[in-house]
Amino acid sequence: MLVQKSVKKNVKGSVRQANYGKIIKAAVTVFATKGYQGATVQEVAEKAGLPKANVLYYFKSKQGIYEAVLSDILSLWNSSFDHATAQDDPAVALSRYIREKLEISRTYPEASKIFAMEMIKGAEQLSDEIKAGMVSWFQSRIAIIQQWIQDGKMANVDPAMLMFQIWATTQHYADFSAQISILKDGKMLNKKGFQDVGDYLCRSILSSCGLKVPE
Amino acid sequence: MLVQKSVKKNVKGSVRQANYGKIIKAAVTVFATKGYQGATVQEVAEKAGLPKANVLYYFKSKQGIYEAVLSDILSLWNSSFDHATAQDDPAVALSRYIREKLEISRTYPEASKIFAMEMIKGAEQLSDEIKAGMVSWFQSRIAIIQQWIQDGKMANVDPAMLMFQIWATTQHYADFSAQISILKDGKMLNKKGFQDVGDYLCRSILSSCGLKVPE
DNA sequence: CAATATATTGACCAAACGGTCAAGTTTTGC
DNA sequence: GCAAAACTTGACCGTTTGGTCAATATATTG
Repeated sequence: MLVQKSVKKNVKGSVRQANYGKIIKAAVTVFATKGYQGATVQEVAEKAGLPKANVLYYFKSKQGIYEAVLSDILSLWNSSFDHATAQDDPAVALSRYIREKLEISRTYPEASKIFAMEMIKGAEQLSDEIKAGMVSWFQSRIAIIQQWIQDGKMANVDPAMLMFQIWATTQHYADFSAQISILKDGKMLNKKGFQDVGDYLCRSILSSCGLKVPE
Repeated sequence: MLVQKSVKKNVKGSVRQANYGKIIKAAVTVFATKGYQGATVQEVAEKAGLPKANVLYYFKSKQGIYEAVLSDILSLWNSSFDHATAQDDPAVALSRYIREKLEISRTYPEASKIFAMEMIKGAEQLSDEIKAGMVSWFQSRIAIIQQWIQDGKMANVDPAMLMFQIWATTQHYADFSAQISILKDGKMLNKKGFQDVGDYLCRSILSSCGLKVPE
């Protein structure tokens, strides 16, 4: 995941940062494959190469680890669509967003899975701040799409449904990779496979917005 | 869920059937909100109004309850699309399938959630028979869509991607209902809301197949 | 170098969990 | 009406888990 990439030695707090990173990385894998309740601190510790008591020295509780993982994940959700404006070309902005979301599904499928499970279970562990942030992000994006429609730049589609459609179709390739693998003869989708999916989704979604996929 | 709807009294095995039904119904709710590992036999028992030992008399183990729930859920997946043929009109068959899948998301969101979690975790608890059944169903449906394309009845889209698109977009409204509720001011989608989603998805998906939504 | 903060770790504990069992009660089949 | 089968249930048990703690080691700093 993100966390800290290369941690220099002998820098103030470097031990802490290095262990934080190791623990979060291990925790992401464990939570994604076992779920919150199925994950054990012991397994996170083993994957991180630390004794369990040491993990709980950095994160006071399993809940604490999970919250750190969630906030780490949310930083992945950032995209170029965050800064789209009513002046932009919707075809460019939307197709780029679709491809970015799909790329995250390909590169960080575990993050997508943890987020999906959190939503399926009712998002009870998601803090109110995070929820509020999601709402304001969503409303501002909706407003821009609505402006595009008013300006005659795209067809009159429900902006919320359009967003849900993009999320559903792109995240599906991370969350349901096991199903896709079963149906595709046990083979996981490779980079070219994702490229084809991106082409398909851009063509499909943009065309239903009355847009053409840009070069 | 399905199980047994009204169980007549004093019918051979009626006690067993009634309790089976109570337990499965309770288990579906618990598994959907807690996941497999988060669910406890105790909680299933309480929701079913039975002592824990009695639940384990009918289902030998927690695993046994879960398998029964999974197979109960899979019967919901049946749809009119199972019997579609190359002679059918793709516009009719596909739009009907989309609406049926969406109706299941609306009516049995818990079933969709359990299935989604099973896939996210890697489908390790899904039996090989069930997987084989999924594969053969999928391949036969792919073949029909391919025939439609060859017959010039619809545009040349990747049939597998089309299926994934339909599943992703329709199941999203069950699995991510918590997120949708957060973003929609805390309100759950009502029946009319689902109707609108169905209209939107049919128009979008069919149009990218070069089809028009039938009346 | 001394003293103070930070980090490491094995041992331990209470709670919760899945599952068993034996002792009863009720229902069924003849 | 009675024996056998099916059902019910409280009590119990071994295991696992999240979390604590005290003892020790290692860094940091003035």
